[in-house]
Amino acid sequence: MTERVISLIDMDCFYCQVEARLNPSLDGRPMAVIQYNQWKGGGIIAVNYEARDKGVIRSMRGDDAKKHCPEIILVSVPTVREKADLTRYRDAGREVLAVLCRFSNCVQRASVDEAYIDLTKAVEERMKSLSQFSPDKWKSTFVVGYSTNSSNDEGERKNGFRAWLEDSDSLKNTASLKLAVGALIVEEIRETVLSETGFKCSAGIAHNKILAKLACGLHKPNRQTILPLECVLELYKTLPVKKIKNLGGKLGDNVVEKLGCKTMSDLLKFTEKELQAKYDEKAGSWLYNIARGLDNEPVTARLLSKSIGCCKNFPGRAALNKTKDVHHWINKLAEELSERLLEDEVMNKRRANLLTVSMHLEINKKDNASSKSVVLSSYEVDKIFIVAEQALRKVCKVDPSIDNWYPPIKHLGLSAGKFSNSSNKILKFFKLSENSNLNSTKTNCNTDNAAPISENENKSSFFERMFQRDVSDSNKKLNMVPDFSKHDLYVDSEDSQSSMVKAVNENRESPDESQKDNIKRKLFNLENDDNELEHIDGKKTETDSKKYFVIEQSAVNLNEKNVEKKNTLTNFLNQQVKQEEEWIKPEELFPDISQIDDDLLSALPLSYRNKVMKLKESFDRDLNTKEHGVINNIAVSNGEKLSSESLSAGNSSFKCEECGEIVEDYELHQDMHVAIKLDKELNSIPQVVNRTSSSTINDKDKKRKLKSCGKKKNSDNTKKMKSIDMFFKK
DNA sequence: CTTGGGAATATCT
DNA sequence: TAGATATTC
Ligand SMILES: Nc1ccn([C@H]2C[C@H](O)[C@@H](COP(=O)(O)OP(=O)(O)OP(=O)(O)O)O2)c(=O)n1
Ligand SMILES: [Mg+2]
Repeated sequence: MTERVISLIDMDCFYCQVEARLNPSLDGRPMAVIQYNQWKGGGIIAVNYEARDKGVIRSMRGDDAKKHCPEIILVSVPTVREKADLTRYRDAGREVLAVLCRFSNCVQRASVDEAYIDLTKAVEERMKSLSQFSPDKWKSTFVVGYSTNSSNDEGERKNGFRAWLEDSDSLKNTASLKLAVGALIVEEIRETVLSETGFKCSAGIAHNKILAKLACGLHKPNRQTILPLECVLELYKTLPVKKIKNLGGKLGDNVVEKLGCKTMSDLLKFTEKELQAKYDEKAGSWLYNIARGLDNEPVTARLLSKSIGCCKNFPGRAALNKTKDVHHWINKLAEELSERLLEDEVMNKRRANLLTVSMHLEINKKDNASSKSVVLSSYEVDKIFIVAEQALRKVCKVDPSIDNWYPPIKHLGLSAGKFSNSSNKILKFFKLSENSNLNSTKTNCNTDNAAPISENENKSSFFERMFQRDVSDSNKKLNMVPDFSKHDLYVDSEDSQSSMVKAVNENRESPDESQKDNIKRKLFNLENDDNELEHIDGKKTETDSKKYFVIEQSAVNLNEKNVEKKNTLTNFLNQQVKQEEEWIKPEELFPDISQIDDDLLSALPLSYRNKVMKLKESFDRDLNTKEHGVINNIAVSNGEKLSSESLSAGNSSFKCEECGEIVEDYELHQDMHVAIKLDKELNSIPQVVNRTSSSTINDKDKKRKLKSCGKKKNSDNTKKMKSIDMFFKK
């Protein structure tokens, strides 16, 4: 019939696995991941199964974990900008997602380590070719009701599975057979995830999301579980209500206490109307159906998060009560957010338009949560800082002239959301222009990296990872994820934007429409066979070999070329020279030579710019040409390798000479500097400064600018310059 | 609340 | 709709 086949895949003790992959000596030993090890040994956020056996649980302090398990190894989450930084785990999660995408066009990221997959179609396909159902093909599949829950005994598993398969077969239970085929595919998926990422996971296979999620947890770790509809009621007889997703909180408590339901089967005695009367219409119906194993929630194809944010707590005495400290932390959060947003834009071709500042204030000893949203018109740290600070002030109503901040801040958060299609010129460096409209460009799951697992991979930047997929793979993805962008990534007509955001978008798309249109049909493919980028006093000397060409491309067959031409920023700067004849003529690129888009121009290589300039001079105009454009400002210094002693998991880390930050992924970090520069030059919105508020902010603004100047100075002193590529090439 | 932190999603009003 | 609340990982 129309039974879906849904799987939920959940990585086992995920952060622990990520750390163990980084440092294999941790393998097989009791281990937990903590953050902030100063206070009571840090807070545990992930525990591997060896340590779980000893009674260590999440939310324990490191010190307590040692009591349960003296041999436990506590690995710290990296601290960047004085706060925990989860980038490492988000990146690892994306690796997994990229593998999942190969098996279905309907993959929904549910968390950093979980995803739903709708396998209905894949199962139908497989049914056609599958000749025989030999139970041996299912290597790690349990069936609810055919083995003891929460035991991973292999003998039991095997017998149970075979019995169920025979039952289903002889009864011609097509719904169950579909689950069996789904489980076979999931076996393959999990095997692929393991071989390509090194991570183990568990999975649930059922006809809907709630049951798949429930099943997934029944035989962790490293096993998968089928939950056929026929077995639900039996399972529910002993299943505590709160085990069901969404019933783990207050609603679940209420169902238990007010309805007296200890187990899920206790819910069966209520009519739908009774439940609706007790709760609201929606929740009532939901409960009624869930109690019967029914759930219509679709798997929504979405690989990207809808918001990107960071936050930090300031508990107890650490509450921020000095303006200086408040500013310090807004700045740290703004820095992290800016970096992540920039990477997100390059990888995902979207821009966040709304910034939500959240805070918990201590008022009369009580925790008071609130939030304020403002337009996010630039990804620059300073801009984020200013609007965030303003938003915070509106809630706190604190006298700007006083050093003390009141009420004390116990929690600060910055989150960016309301994404829309990026019109960022940065993107023009990475892809053929627009034809890649909503329907084509956005469809690929370009948040993912499908690069094979290898030593190289850990060192490759997101630019590299992003573009390393081969053509066929990418096309497959394009086809497989048809509505990805329209429905889930971008705010279209359907999910209309707030007036606040709309206003800004109108503002954003201002000038040079004619030229933009023109550019849309061109590809800028920068090429350069020279590894040395020399950097003198903020200026660049250009070697002869730096060349550049532009291909004219019809709007139709772009997909393939698009993928082929995509490249890393590094390679972008280091590729082979192309014939100068291939360059697009300046007069073609700038049909109206009197109206040259400076942003675009500054992004072009010097030799090409010179051509344009000559053309323009011939138009007899005195030009105020930019002395050095974006490309020329790209300075790459080699990082200084640090001893990994003091750092978690024994990873190689590097000190960036440009900003002094200690980073794990040096290339990525350098790419970020490049991207920041690109962003600054290409992506700032011409905007009228809000006069009323700018005066009060001015003071801090200056300070902040001074600060970033200091960083720049640092980079100017850099003597040795090397290409990113050279640094890591073996 | 009192040091269970950081992050993301969905729903309600 | 923005802001708060609930839930989850
Ligand atoms: N309160 C929580 C719960 C989880 N996580 C992080 C750490 C986990 O590694 C990851 C995935 O969460 P899971 O609930 O899936 O837990 P694990 O993957 O660690 O273990 P399991 O094997 O039970 O899935 O999310 C977290 O930071 N804080
Ligand atoms: Mg997990």
